[in-house]
Amino acid sequence: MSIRITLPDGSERTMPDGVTGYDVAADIGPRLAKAAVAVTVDSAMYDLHRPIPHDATVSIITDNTEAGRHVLRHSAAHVMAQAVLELFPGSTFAIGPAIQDGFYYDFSVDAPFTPDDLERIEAKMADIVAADQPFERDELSIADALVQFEDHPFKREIIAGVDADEGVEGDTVSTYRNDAFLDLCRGPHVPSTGRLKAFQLMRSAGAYWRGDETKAQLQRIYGTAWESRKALDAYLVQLEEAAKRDHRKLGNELDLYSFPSELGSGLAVWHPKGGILRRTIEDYSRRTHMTHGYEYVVSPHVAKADLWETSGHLNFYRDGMYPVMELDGGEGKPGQEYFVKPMNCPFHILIYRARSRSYRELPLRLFELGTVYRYERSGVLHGLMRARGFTQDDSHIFTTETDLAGELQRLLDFVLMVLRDFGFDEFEADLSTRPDKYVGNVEAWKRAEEYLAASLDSADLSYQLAPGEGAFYGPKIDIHIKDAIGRRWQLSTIQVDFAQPENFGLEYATNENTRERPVMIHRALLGSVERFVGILVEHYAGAFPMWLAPVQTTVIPVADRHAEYARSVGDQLLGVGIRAHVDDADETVGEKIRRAITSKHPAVIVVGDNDVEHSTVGLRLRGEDSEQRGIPVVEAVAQLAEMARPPR
RNA sequence: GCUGGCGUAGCUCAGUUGGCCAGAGCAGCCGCCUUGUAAGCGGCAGGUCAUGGGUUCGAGUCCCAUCGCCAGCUCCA
Repeated sequence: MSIRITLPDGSERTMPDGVTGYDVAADIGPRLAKAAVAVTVDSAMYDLHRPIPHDATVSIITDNTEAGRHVLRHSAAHVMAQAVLELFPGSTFAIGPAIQDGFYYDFSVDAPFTPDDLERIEAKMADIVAADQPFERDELSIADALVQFEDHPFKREIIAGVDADEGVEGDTVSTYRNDAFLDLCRGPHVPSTGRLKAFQLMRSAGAYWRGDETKAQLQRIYGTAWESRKALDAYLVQLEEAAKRDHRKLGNELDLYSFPSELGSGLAVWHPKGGILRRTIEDYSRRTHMTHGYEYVVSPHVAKADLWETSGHLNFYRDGMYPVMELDGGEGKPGQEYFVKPMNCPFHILIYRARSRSYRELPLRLFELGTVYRYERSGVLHGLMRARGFTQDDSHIFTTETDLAGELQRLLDFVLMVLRDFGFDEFEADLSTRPDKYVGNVEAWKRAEEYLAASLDSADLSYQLAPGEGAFYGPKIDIHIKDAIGRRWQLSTIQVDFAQPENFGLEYATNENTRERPVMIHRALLGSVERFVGILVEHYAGAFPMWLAPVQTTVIPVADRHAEYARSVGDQLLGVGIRAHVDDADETVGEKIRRAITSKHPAVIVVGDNDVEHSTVGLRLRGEDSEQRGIPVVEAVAQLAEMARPPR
């Protein structure tokens, strides 16, 4: 008997019965066989040494692909669990998958792991890898499996919860054994532990069983594993690179902002250089909104409880709000309750409702740089990226339902234009649809979802559907960008809202003088100005494009006698709107240049005797190895002014 | 909020098992030098060791609480 193997390139081979993925790989070539870690048989993943049961399309998974690393990492997770169970008698284990760049395993142990424990575990893992223990697959009935794992309640819960995603096929489950260690697992795994060439444990942290904070708290250990020491080292270097870009670190080094603990967590103050950066972004935002059909409005930071009652925030969002302030109360008299705003929408709605509205005014686009405060749980705070006080480039668009599709279209074009202006050009979107708990009618939801999808299609933006992830009041689009080192950040959000116009009884007069209810769109493009600055800092590693750079040009006199000329050059730069700084400190030229470069200033001008004599400057631009000398001042000023011009 | 880790001059860090251990570099200030493209030289000043309690003859070091930071979990109308 023989079976027919089809390879990904379409070629076919006839192989003897009982052939394995490894045999196929070896038949193709020894190098492939060496790099192979698993195989796909039709759509299923198989271990390398598991016989292929029937004619199939087979492709070899090698260790230097994402799928291959996934297998390596999953196997590494097993080895880690094996080490932990050996080192910590009485401990038990829960779930241990491969994840992006690594793996983790959750354990229930007497005491949380210490850094020393991680070292011991890593050493034990190295022993297991050195022993090159084969992974052996087996299938058990559910009843047998429950007995096998009788000491491991989490595993029993998984088995009892029979789920095809967790190693369960019909009424049997698969297990993998290496040496004395047995784990419930769908596989596949590498043939033996010796294949794990490069791994490292990263950290431990608490995690809840099944991700549910009401359930048992487990101890999770994160690790990473790669196909080679070289690949692991490259990954560790990349982590260091990301750490160097950390906006909290750079914000401090570049003197942009700080988080004084006296303020309380999640609250920042902006230093002059950060202030001008922010200001530049905000000016850009206001300017582009004004030229794209928006009207600028302003609203206060607090409002009476009634407003938040009507908007539904007190019902749905109270936990995210700063607690109530009671004013004018006392002596038995109840006071007036106020809340700090967590969102701007109710204010914009009141502006809409300040007088009767006609269809002729719609779409009405109200825009505000609105500062909101949210009582984020302390554990989620993260520099500017997740703060308790932040400013949204927020707008609420009131439109007829007829115009909704066109408005969404126009909006998406606007979003992409803005993000491109800041130097982002890779986008991904999520389309979140109706959740179980929702307001409004299903038909309207459906239409809104279709309009959102259509706008994404026509903007040629690829998107992922997130079923049921919409807000209770309407579906939404979230737009993510990829930064310079490939990380994905969610920035813009566009949300359709059927609920608030209802809550506030909004209306407009139609051309037949009947009353209709407008639809609202909530949208923020940069999201929060704070977070956006954080993302820009990390994207550019602090070396901002010239139009955003807090200091755009540093002017350095060679000696004291050139200071006056340097100041006149500086004044000419200031005169054309360039943020120039004359560094006439009592230091050597080399030192002052170094200072300007490490502060990431885009341009450095040095002036000495020759320049004073000929009205020229020496110009060094960021990113260029050497300077140009003897440039006429007027030329340099014109060139820098051009470079510093905002995108629009 | 939960679990773990952490908190020593503006910044980056040293400070053995509690006992002449409160230190260094950079930044700052004051001098000298007058500089042509990534760190000139010398000096000075700067910390209630996050805060508040406690243990001890003695606490930066041990314990407790609070505040803040980090990682992860959870959350992210």
